[in-house]
Amino acid sequence: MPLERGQRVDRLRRDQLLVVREGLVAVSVILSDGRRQILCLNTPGESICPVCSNDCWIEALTPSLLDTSPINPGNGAMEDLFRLTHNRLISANTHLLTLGRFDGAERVAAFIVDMCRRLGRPVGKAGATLHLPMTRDDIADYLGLNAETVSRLFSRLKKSKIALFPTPTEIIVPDLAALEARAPIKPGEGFHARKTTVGATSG
Amino acid sequence: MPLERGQRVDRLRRDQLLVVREGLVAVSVILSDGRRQILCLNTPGESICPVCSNDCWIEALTPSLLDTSPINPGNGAMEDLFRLTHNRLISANTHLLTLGRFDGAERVAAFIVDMCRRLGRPVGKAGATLHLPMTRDDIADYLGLNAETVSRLFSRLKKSKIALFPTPTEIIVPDLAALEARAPIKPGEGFHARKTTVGATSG
DNA sequence: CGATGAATTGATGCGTATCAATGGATGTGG
DNA sequence: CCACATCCATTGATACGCATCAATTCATCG
Repeated sequence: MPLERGQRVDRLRRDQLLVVREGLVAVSVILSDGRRQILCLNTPGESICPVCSNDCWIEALTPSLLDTSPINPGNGAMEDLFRLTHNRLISANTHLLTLGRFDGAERVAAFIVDMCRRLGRPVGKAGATLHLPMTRDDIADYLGLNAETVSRLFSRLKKSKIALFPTPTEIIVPDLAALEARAPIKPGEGFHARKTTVGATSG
Repeated sequence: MPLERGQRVDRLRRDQLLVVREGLVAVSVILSDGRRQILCLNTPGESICPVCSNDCWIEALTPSLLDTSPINPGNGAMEDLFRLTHNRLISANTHLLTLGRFDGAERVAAFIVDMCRRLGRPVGKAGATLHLPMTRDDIADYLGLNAETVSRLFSRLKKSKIALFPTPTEIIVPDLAALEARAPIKPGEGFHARKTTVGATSG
């Protein structure tokens, strides 16, 4: 199924998955007053999670190609579905943290790092090039900002030479670690609870 | 497993679920600088989604009681896990929209409506009473705000008589529909795509 | 009844949205 | 092949919402 930029699909069938073969496909929610939130971005090879019953849109951000993949009951299909949904839940939770607690600069840093990992090509020892076929508006709707703010934050990265923007859709990050340092880090180990920490492994 | 307020659990075992029997249990992420985002709230009867590997905390917001429930392979267990994770993903997506595109007033309105549905008791024809055993800080960390802002927004609801707050943990909503009107609505049908809408059912 | 932690309220500053103008890239028709 | 239209990105001026800091009041419990 070929889609042109901006084309939307609704009413995903329950007995099939959509797999992105080419392009960039967003799952988004749109409010009656026009506000849009992009919930997740799907790059080639990824399957679109089957949550989009009534209130989500599937939208091609660039010319894209979708395949349908039937879900055959039995034969480990439920396990595959669980794994897919589970991965999407982890991504959604990361995104949730970003929208709830990161400021604008942190959001764009985390976003570019993420996209470099998924779509980038390595450059030099520690850098990456990224062809990002989305408008500033699309990025803003993914990050809970607006297009002008995204543009300003990109300009700031450019001025500090953390990232280069030869064209609006081309991003070069000479040193990924330097960009990563602009995004907050999770605590990892060693963080202490308000009271006591109990390992459920011993419960 | 009993937990007191503020007590945290990490390292959920992969072969068991945690079920909330009593209390209110949050799944949250905490950054190294102290910022916290509550990802989801679990009320009695709900199972805690098995996403919390290394970087999430399970935390009792009030004195709580957790049960463990083993996951027996086979026998439709995967289908149950899928359903659980799927429901959590839908909730996460709703939350994502809230954090990305709702302003403060809309967030607290949506939050109180949601909690009334899950924990409230009907009052009168269209109202509800809610005992909400969370601090303003906890609410703020769920809604991506801070405690003072939550307090101010509650005060505004009080002044406009949309909600009453006899004690800090008691909320009375005389007319749920009036409160619901303060939260944005999803478009439902009739919304038009930028280009064409294609029903995947016919693909 | 006093102590402690939470909630409320106020004053102020910062970050992002909004409105507006300009510039650049791409595509179309004369 | 150039002129023009269109769309997107950028940049600036300004407004508003929320965070921060601080002081006071309130609730709860020993």
